[in-house]
Amino acid sequence: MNIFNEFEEKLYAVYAKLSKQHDFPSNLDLSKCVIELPRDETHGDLACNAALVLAKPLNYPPRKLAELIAKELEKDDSVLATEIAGPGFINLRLHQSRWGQEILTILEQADAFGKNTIGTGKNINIEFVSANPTGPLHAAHARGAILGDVLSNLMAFSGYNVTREYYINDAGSQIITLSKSAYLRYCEVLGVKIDSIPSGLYPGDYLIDVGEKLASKFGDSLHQLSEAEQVEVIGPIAVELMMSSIKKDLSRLGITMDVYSSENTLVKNGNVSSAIQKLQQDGLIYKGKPEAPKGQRDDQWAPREQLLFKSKEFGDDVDRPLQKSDDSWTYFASDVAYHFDKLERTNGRLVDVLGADHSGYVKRMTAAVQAMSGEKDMLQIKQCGLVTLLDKGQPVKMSKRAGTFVTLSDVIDAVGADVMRFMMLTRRNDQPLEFDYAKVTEKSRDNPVFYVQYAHARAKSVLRQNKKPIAEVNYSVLTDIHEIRVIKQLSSWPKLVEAAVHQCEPHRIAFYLMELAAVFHGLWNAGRDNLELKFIQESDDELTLARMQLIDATALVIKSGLNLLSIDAVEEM
RNA sequence: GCGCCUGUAGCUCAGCUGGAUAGAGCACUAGACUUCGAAUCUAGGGGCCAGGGGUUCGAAUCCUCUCGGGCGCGCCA
Repeated sequence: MNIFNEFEEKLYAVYAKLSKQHDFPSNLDLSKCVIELPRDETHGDLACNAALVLAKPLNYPPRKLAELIAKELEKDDSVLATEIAGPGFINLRLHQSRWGQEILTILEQADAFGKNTIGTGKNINIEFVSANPTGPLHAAHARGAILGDVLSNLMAFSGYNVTREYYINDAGSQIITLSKSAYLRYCEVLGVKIDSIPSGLYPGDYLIDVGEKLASKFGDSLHQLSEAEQVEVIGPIAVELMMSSIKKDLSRLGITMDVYSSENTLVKNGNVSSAIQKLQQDGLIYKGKPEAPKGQRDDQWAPREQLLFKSKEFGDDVDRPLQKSDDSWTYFASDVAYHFDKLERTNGRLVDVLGADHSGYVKRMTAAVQAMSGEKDMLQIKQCGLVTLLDKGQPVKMSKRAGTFVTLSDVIDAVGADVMRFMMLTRRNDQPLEFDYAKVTEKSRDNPVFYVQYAHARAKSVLRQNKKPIAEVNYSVLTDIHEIRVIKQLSSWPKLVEAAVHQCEPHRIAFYLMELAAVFHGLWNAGRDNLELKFIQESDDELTLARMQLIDATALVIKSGLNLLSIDAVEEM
């Protein structure tokens, strides 16, 4: 129970009482009535919009309604005064001692402070990264990886039973390309001179390792195999080596997946045909000719009869093909099967974290999941915007075709995993993000990671300085505006977590921590201008102790937030 | 051409699922270190929230149109 829930419940009680007196309907939806911190401090401690929300359904003038509610709320012990403002806001002023009590709540709940029960008893599957196993992770992959991981942390913090999942696209033509490219490197290792990598193959140096492994395992025996046989032998080995490099990079970022799913396995086990069969039974599949895509030349378009899924019935723009001309499944078909598999395993909601370049894929996939689950919001897709890598403001050249690209591993070497994790959340997920790895290692206000960690280290430092004995704490001595600001920010933590979970927006945690650090630094420096605000007051044990608890609570919440981001809360720096 | 995202201070971005006079950082100006950590803080200027119309007690937020950016668009994954 935090102060906002507490007053919301008080509000519900007030409404129940008023509904009897004035014959208001007792089952009215009060969920839009909220208790919040007013934006302007001069408006009081808490603000309530209930009168504005309820005026219309009750057909009652908002200000009069506000008066009725305010009069009841005023009877509460912790309420000092109420006032009606603007069109009908109810502003509450609390007794000065009320905010201090929040510290006790925070310290008692400790690590559990901020948790909620939104997901209790529910399962959720979060799929992220799922980079093709044809090369190492590059810097831009970090964003989806971190978004997915922190989202998973958030969900778990809210009670969900979370599965972190990675989908390995180890089927289809790219694996053929991969093994051909690896074979070329293998030949190179065995002494065949390669001038340049033919176009269409992967040119990256990382395949030299694979070539070496193949050479040491097979000697020169691979030459005797047919091309198809080579793919069969090399493909799985190359994929495994790529995946182990990917897993290593993820683990450097602090990310551990619960499940790795293989597309190849899915196809081999017949999951695709069984998923298609299910859709067929539901009458959602037919043979037909797909519409020509708009904006392309008609003469390029050769209409062909193929198996189509009625995604249009579920909000997609056109029906989508499931089979290629050689009768093998399209990527979409195996993805349908994969999501069907996930639905069955999860028995709960699915989340896909995708890159911005997959935006054309959202509608058809949500359509498919809706068709299979019968529920509209079973699949939620979070997309992340592009990442532009900069070095002192200059773009870092990345060219996958030339094989010169900045790997995730390089960037972690340069800035560290903590910085990487925090910076990737300093922008809303669907917006493009610039990542300047010269700048993010600065130790200044410019660098939010250090700013937040510095606040934590400072807090821990002053706690170490304190020599006062622990005793009964009287929180009502905390009355300065700077202290109250910090307490208010701390109290908002559970509310913030709820909003972040509800919107699936981990960046809110990062922004919250920056604000909390700012009000805490503000409080600290207030003690420089006004010596009475220094935390440790030699002649006043009571005040000192209360302040120590405030600092303790601050450190606790910062640590809790950083934990959600999987970032260390350092005690000294 | 169609779909999705997007336009907020000079710059980089928030804006709590519709709330009060739209916020923060950077940059700029002026200040605060014999002091619990100055890796910090305080104060100031700076805005038709791209533009028009609509919905209502109330719009940066929802709807619609216009203009300007990004991404995607049959058998690649």
